[in-house]
Amino acid sequence: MTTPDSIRTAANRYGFMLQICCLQSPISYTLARPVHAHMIASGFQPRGHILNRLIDIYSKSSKLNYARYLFDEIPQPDIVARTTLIAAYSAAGDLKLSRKIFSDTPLRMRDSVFYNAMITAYSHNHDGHAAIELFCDMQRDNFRPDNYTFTSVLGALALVAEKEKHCQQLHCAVVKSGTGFVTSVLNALISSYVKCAASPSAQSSSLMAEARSLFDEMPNRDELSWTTIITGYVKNNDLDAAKEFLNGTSKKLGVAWNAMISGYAHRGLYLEAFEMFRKMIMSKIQLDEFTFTSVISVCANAGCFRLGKEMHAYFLKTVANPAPDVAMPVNNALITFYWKCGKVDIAREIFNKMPERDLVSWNIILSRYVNVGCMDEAKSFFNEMPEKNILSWIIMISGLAQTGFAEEALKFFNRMKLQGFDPCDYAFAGAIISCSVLGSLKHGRQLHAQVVRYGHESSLSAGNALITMYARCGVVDAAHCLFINMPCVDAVSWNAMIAALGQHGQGTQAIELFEEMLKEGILPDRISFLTVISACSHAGLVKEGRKYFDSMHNVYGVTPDEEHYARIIDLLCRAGKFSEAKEVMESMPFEPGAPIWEALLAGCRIHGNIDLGIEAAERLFELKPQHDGTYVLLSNMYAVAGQWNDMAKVRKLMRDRGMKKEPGCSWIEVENKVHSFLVGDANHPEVRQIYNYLEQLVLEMRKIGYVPDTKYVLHDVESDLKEHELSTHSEKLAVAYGFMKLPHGATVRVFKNLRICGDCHNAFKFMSKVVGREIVVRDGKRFHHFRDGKCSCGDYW
DNA sequence: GTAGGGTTAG
Repeated sequence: MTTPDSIRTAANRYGFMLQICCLQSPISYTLARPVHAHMIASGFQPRGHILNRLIDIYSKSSKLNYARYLFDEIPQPDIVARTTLIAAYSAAGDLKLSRKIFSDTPLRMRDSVFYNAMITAYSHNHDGHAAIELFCDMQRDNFRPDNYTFTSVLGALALVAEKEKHCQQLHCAVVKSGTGFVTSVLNALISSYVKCAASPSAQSSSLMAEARSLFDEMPNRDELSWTTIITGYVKNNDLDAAKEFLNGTSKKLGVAWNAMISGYAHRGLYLEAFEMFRKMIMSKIQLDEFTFTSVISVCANAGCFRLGKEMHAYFLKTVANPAPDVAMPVNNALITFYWKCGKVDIAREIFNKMPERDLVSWNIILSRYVNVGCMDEAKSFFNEMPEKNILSWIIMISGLAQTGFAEEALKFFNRMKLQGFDPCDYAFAGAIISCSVLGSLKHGRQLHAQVVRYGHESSLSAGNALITMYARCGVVDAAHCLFINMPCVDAVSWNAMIAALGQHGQGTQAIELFEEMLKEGILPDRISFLTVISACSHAGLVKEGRKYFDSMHNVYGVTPDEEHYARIIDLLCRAGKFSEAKEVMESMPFEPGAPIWEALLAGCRIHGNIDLGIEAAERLFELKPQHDGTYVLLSNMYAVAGQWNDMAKVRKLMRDRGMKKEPGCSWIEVENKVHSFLVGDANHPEVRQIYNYLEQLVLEMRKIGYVPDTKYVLHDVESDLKEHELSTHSEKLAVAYGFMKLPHGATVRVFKNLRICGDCHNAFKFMSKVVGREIVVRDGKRFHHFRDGKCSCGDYW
């Protein structure tokens, strides 16, 4: 084995064997290992392409360390070995090591392939700018970009801002390089135009037209060309065009079929998705794990339990012994499916039995817990997770924010940052919504500044959250300013802004904005109608509210659900139109549930309609016996009517059933700290000063006509005691504290969990006049702006 | 030795 000839023969043999190993899919480490062992045993020293091939095989078989060991043994690794290792590190997500090999390689050794590998490394590791920069460097260093270069660098476009500019420049570079007729390059270009078209602020139609004309003029189209244009239309919401293309070819384009199924699924068009799947089988297109994953997910969302189970069985039958990376996404979809269909045990069993789990598997379980409101389970599951990505954090943050655990959501947001995750716009949205729950304007503003600093100022989710935050912190103008300056808005933004105006009692402006939205061609959804009817309700715009309610089904095809009916009944009852409200109730296509009776009861309380109120309350006792609000409203009704005995009966009923009234709690933000107060609070460190301040203030108020309205004290006690209790309502304490602590003349913004008390409402009018400051109170339902003796709600709330 | 399409978690 020592003559040059015998070495050459051995090299040829080994080379051939390794080539066979590489032809396997995936590359076969099991076959290659004995070949390598034989080399060592026979004393054969692999060099050149044999060594490179070994490095390639090891690095593609999760034996990256061993590949590196072989590489380090080479005195002068050639460009092929270096390129192989760059690609290997890139695939392992280690951009640093790829970069190190790249920069350690002298210019005279390099070639175009070497650059291509590094451009791809950047692109695969989400550094689009570096990829484009390297593309420029490569030309500066006089290396000609080839078709691989263009497909790689075009792939990186998706990762950068100003896609369009780069796309057009690269298009020119392609033409100049002479690769403008190469199918793979044209495919990549089409794909880039598609991605540009799909970015939110783009002129989608002209960019799609560009993609289309590239496709039409291609000298040769392969399956990928067809797939790219079809998936392009799907991404840009033109499923009809996609379908037409799919019908126009006899090629077996499994990927395009899958894209269409998921395209329909994402738009909630479940029947179309199933129909697509049916046709796919009829056309004898090979189903793969992507198909199953999408269809199972459709079953989950459409609640098709039997079909989903059949799909599960079908998958097990069609794909025997699936590789883990094939089975994993299907199992993930199955977990969601079974859980959503109420079979939590089966879902957990699938999860527990999975041989390998990825982050999606973990996040699915996490999001299921959050979605059903089990935050304790979610938290402990979150702690058990072996690894987390930014989405895991977002699920927790927005889950906590939406279930009212705002402080905890903000803690998670900060923990996430400490763990080294740069907050994305969704994470910000969760944190910002938390500020809106807490009414923490200061913190909200800080987050707004951070949103800008992190480059998310044009993000829809962050922007929409900010609109809500400013509005719910009482600063409607800031919300409006933001809304107007957002580069692009969606129906959610419009809804948020309309809601903002509505909650602040600016019903007419809310209606104007709603009309403007219609003029802009934005289709109102169910939320839009909930919002605009509420806005009418808060401002007493009965006629308008009715008009919108009637139009939603007749004109916009949005079927009113129970919540809509509850809002319209609320609107009518507040206006004292009980017979009309009853008529609406009778016209409902379903039995009235709790939200309807609650609206009715609230209206009865305002107008002292005791008989109807009792009826509503009784229905609510049946439907929601554990809801404290019903007892409180009914007892308040009796109290206002002076029927103390009846009131006492309700209170007793409440006690007997083990119910406790949710305590009224008010809070105010002073110097970055939230101070909260309960009625008759004795826990706040400055409580004495607050009571003294209030006492003085009430004296001043009495001088200009304030008389405490004792009917809002809900105990049958002596009159002066009643007055004392009134003066210690939590909202009064919070407002007084604001007067004492906030800078002179600053608006006092107070938040309360329940509705504002009638006497407090009256008192704040006087206070605003005596102190000459604006008071903004957000109660459980809406906002009150007190200025110069008047409230923005016009006493209609 | 290097590239390009579709899935499941918000």
